[in-house]
Amino acid sequence: MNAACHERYDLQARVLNALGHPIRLAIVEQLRGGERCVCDLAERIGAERSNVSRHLALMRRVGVLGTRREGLQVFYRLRTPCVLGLLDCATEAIRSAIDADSRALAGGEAG
Amino acid sequence: MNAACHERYDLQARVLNALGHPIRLAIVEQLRGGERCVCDLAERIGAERSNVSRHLALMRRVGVLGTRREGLQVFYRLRTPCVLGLLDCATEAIRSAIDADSRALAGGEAG
DNA sequence: TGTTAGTGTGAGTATATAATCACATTACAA
DNA sequence: TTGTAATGTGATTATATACTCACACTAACA
Repeated sequence: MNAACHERYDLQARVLNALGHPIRLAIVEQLRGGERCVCDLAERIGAERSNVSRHLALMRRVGVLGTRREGLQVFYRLRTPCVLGLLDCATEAIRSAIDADSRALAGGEAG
Repeated sequence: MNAACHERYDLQARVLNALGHPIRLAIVEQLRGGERCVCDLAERIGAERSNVSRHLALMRRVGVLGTRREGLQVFYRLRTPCVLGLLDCATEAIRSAIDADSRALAGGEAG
């Protein structure tokens, strides 16, 4: 628990929190297929434009998303495919936890 | 953006948030080597016992951690190694973002 | 039974995050 | 220059999270 660890944990926490919101996950999922503008994302997800804009800004600040301006529109994109890998890991962790639950229920193991 | 997606995003978000805190990341890192009791974790991390206990309870609720009682002590453990993979993904995403920054600074690309 | 150690939790406070509205900003086009 | 569309942001409110303190609970043991 030295200073370097502390800083690493802060960084990791920032990235994880940047993804830890249903709307932001929906955004990332939409960006899986390539860049999209704010308007487009808001409509696909079914959320307020300004709200989506805020979530996008947050992920951009953290470094998860990048932007490109084209006329009136601003296109957002994933800066690295690693993020998708991270989400896959989350899904896998969920499945593992559920499996562990089943085993615990069947075999009487501790939670 | 149907109901199933919504639910999946909620689940993913819960897992990501369960890990998105410096103290909780420190805990998980300590548990990499095997189960540990609350007291031990609190001392190693340098945080209040009650606070650590709360963080542990949170991760337990989400399904990331499991427990085992032995006398007075309660030992916490990772329920699945997937979680470590998730953290590695986060680290990789951070490195990628930093690399993208460097490239953007050098080549003048958009953020 | 009383004491002690390890853990969990209610209550209160502080802080952070989220959502919404109204409006500012930016870029384009008539 | 005036108008319009897409986006960003200040201000407000609501909600969630984090931390601390005090105390309750549980298991062991004298």
